Amino acid sequence: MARKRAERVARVERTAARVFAERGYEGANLEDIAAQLDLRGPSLYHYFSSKEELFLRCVRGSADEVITRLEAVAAAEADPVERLRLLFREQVLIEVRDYPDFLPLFVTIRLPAADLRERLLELRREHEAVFQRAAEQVREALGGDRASASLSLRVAFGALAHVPDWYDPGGPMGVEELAERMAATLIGPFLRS
Amino acid sequence: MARKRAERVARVERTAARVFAERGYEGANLEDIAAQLDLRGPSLYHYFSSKEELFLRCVRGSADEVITRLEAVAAAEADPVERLRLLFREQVLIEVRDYPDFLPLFVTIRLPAADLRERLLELRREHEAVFQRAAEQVREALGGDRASASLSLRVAFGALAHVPDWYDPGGPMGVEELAERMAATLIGPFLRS
Amino acid sequence: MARKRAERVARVERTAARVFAERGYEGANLEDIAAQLDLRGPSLYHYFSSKEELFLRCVRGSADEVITRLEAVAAAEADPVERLRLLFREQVLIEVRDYPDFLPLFVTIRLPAADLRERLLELRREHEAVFQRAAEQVREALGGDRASASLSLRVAFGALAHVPDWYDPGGPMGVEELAERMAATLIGPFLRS
Amino acid sequence: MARKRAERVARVERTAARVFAERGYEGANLEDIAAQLDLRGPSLYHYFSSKEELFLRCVRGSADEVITRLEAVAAAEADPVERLRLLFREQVLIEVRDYPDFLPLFVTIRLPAADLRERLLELRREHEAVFQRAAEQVREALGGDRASASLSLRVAFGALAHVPDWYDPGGPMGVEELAERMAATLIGPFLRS
DNA sequence: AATGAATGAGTGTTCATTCAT
DNA sequence: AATGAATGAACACTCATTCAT
Repeated sequence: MARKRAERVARVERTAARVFAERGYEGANLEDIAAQLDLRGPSLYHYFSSKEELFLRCVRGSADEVITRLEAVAAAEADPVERLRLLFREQVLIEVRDYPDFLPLFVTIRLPAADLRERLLELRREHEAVFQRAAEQVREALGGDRASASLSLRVAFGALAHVPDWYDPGGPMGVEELAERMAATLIGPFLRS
Repeated sequence: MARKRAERVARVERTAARVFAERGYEGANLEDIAAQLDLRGPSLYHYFSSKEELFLRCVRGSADEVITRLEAVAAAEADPVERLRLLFREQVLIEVRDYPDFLPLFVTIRLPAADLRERLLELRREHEAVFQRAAEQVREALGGDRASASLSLRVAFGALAHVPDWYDPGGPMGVEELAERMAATLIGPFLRS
Repeated sequence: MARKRAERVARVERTAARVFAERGYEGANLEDIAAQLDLRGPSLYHYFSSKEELFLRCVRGSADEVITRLEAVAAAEADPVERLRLLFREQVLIEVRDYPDFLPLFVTIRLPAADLRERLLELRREHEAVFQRAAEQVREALGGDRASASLSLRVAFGALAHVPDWYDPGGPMGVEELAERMAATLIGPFLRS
Repeated sequence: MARKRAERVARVERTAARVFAERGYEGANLEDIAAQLDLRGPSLYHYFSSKEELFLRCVRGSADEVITRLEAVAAAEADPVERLRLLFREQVLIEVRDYPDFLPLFVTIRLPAADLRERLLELRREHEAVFQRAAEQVREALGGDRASASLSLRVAFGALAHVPDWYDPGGPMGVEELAERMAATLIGPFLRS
């Protein structure tokens, strides 16, 4: 029964995450989210105490899964450059293949309340920290100044954040190839700086 | 008097653009925009017939100025690589120094109505086209396959779109230095591909 | 100059009457009325102090012309039955040929304010009184009870009020024929009762 | 519970129909309709998705009941003239005794939207068709040209539409007597033509 | 656990009207 | 005389949230 409830909560979160990702925070209304679960709006209050809480749980849930995955990659045995490259690669796969809601929910979304924005920012920092640690290790290995490495990483974040805006999964380039090419491109600036 | 009116319209547009950029389309309410102009909500209807029209004019106005500036750069006498590099540089200056509303209004913003999205997309395509033509000339000069050039440009667009998210104008790096470094980094993939 | 002003006032009244007749009192907005006069909304306040006053003048002006015409018919030398018949005939011509605004403005229209309704009712009673006097003379001539005569007249008023709802000026029946046939039909009940 | 809801919907419809009939479509505001039901304005949206839909349901509901009643009369065993006479009689009873909202809602009302007007016109045609079929049978029985019969029917419709404007239920003439006298008067033109 | 009912707060929009120019 | 500017009042409609069942 506690089991059942947990499953239901998870189902609500997944559905809500998708709707938030599609329509944004303000554009997502509880009645529509509930409808996708064969429920009516007010029923969501059995699982979450407010729209804000529902959103935060969605976002935290996705973040946990994604960050766990990235940390597994970051912990792999490999030289620093290869590890960072693999992180970029993994992030592309996450975005376009495995967690299509991740980006809209974390980066693109606009939030009306300051506390929501703050909480989301924390999660985003946690996500970015995985990359930052890997980038730091590259810098230690190859040398180069911090400012350049930081800028290279910002370029990578920005580029990664817009992949779903232009990548066409039905097009000639497969997801894996996309991931490899993006990773190769994004690792570039770290090598030259 | 036509002069005066035009000035007032322009003032409304500028203010509205700022509010739209700060709070998004749905988050921006007419009463607040009007308040920043020392007006009450309905008074805006002297200048625009609807919120949608107000938004479109804001966006079109900014787009026109920005694209004109970029096209001036694109038309300069220089070798193709240098021209593309200067475009990247100019875009950074536009974003962080001259038109801080440009990005939130054009890229980040989420729109509830399909026709608004379509109109915005057209403007975005027009903006991107300036870069695409310059990138194509680089490719003709240096060789390389189209897919690589396209991906390099997408990386650049993404990176450029996120500059205001992380750049701190009060920090140690000046705006011009930022622009130079971003341009140098973003031109990189075009040279190696 | 007083002359000129009177002409302008009359022109405003005619235009406003048409718009009121077409769209009803609430549906008619001052900006649109003014636009048909190549003016802007607030300019109407040079001629009338409020929408209510504008409406009342429209309605009074039409009423005066129409009632004058009907009284001319009612004063003609003829036997009572023929006079009433000619009144019915005249009313049809007024409605469908000469004052197409008359009915919507006087009978169909719905008014939001009680005092407006009261004023309009007075004018309507004045209009009906012309017919009532003629009907009373018919009753004196032919005999019959008051209630029957009254009901016959009410039938006639109702029938007359709906002629523009169904009569097609482009159809096979001409306006004069329509007027004759309506008059013949409406006089009927007075003869039999 | 479905039962309860249906009852509530019906109560909303009845109340709304009354308010629409009293004040017209534009003059009726949702807050007032709701107040008569001890509700606040937005609560009406539990039962209807828009003011337009609310109005259409009011009108369709009344039309269904009224037309059903008239068709029962039209189907009675009787000679054609008597049947038409009984239809006129029934219509009077409907208007002044049983469905006082019918006429203002169907005939008098002015609608701001073209689609609303069209829908209402369809219902009005359906209502008129009952009379038209009966009138046609009279014509087949007695002879006479179509144009005359049509005009006689139009006179009847007009007369019937205005009965509530003048009939005083507190006066000396009872409702049934009114109905008989109106019916007798309106059938007249069909006999002489 | 689920929901039908209800609502307060808010939002875009309309419009008659006022006023300074 | 005409009007551009401005506004208060009103109104349809949305939505997160509460509560009794």
